[in-house]
Amino acid sequence: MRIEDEIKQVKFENEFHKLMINLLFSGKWISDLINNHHKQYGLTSQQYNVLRILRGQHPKSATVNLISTRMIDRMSNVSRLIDKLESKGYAERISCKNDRRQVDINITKQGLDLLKKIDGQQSEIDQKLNNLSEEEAATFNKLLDKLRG
Amino acid sequence: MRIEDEIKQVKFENEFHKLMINLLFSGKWISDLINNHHKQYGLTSQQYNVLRILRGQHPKSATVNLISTRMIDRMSNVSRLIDKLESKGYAERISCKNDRRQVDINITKQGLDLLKKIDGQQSEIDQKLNNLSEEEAATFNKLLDKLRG
DNA sequence: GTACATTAAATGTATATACATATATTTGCA
DNA sequence: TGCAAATATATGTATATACATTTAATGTAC
Repeated sequence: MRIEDEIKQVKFENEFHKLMINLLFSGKWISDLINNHHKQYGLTSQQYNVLRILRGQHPKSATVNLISTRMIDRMSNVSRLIDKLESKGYAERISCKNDRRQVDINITKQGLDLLKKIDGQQSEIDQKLNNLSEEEAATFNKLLDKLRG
Repeated sequence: MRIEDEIKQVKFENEFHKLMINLLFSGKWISDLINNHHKQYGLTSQQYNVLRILRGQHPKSATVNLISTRMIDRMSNVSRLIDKLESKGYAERISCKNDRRQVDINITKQGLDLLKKIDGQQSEIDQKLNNLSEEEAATFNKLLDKLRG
C-alpha cells in the first residue's frame, strides 16, 4: 500500500521527503508487528532483543555495556530491562570478580527454552516479509545501509 | 555503515531477517534524528506531525479522528497530544455544532509561525538523506510500499 | 419515542522511556 | 601513595505511551 494512502497525504515535496515519512511509518509498522508477536510470550521486543543477545553470547556471559552496543533500539535503561528479565527468570546477574563494577549477565535455561519456543513460530512474521524477492531484500538492505551513511 | 557493524552482529540467517532488523534499526535512527531536531523548538515529533496535519487542513479545522488517521505514528492518545499543543498555544479546540461529540481543532497563528520557522531550517535533516540519489530514493520508496503489502 | 448499539473524545492506570544524576570501582599519573 | 578522571551500572524523576474504560452524543430498529 502506497504511503500516500496509508497516511492520506496527496503528495510529497520530493522523493527524499517522502522517504523520510515512509521510513518512519514503516519502522513503526514492523516494530508493531514484532511487538504484537512477542506479546503473547509476555515480552516486549526490547526484552526479546536482549534475550537474543544473551543467547548469542551463551555460554559466555554478557555485560550491560556489551548488551547496549548490540541492541537494535539502543536505550538508556538496560539495567531495568535486565531487572525485568531477571524477575521473570529468563536472565540472571552475577557480579563480576575481575572488575567489580561490572555485572555478568547470563541467560537461564528457562530463557533458552522460551526462545526456542518463539523461534518455532517465527514464520508468522517472516510471512509478512514475503512480498519481496530475496534480490529485492538485498537491494533494500543496501539502500538502508547507504542511507545512514 | 553496514547494519552488521551497527549492532555488531556477524551474520544474519538470510536477507529477509537482516531486512527486518535493518528496518527496525533505521526507523529508530531516523526517528531519533527528527526528534532531536524538533527538540530545540520544544516539540516531540508526534506534536510536530500533528501540527503539520493541522496546517494541511487550515483554514478548515480537523477532528481528533481525522488527525489519528493521518498520523505517521498512530497512537491512542491524540487527546492528550492536543492538550499539549493547546497549552503551548499552537492549537485550539472548539466544540463542533453539527455533532457535539466532535471537537474541531485548529492551528493558531502562533502554531503557523512556529512551523514556518522550523521549515526554514529543515535542511539539516535533508542533508542527512543526501547519501542517496533521487532515483535511489524512488526505488527505496517503492520497496517500502511493497514490503508492507 | 424508547432502548440499544455505535461513534467521538477524554481519562485512569500501569508500564516504558529519556535524561540527568548517583554510587561504586578501577585506572592513570603526579 | 594518593587523588582526579574515567568507567560500569543503577536510580530518581518527569514525561510518553499502551490499553482499557468512561462519558457524552448520535444513529437505528422496533
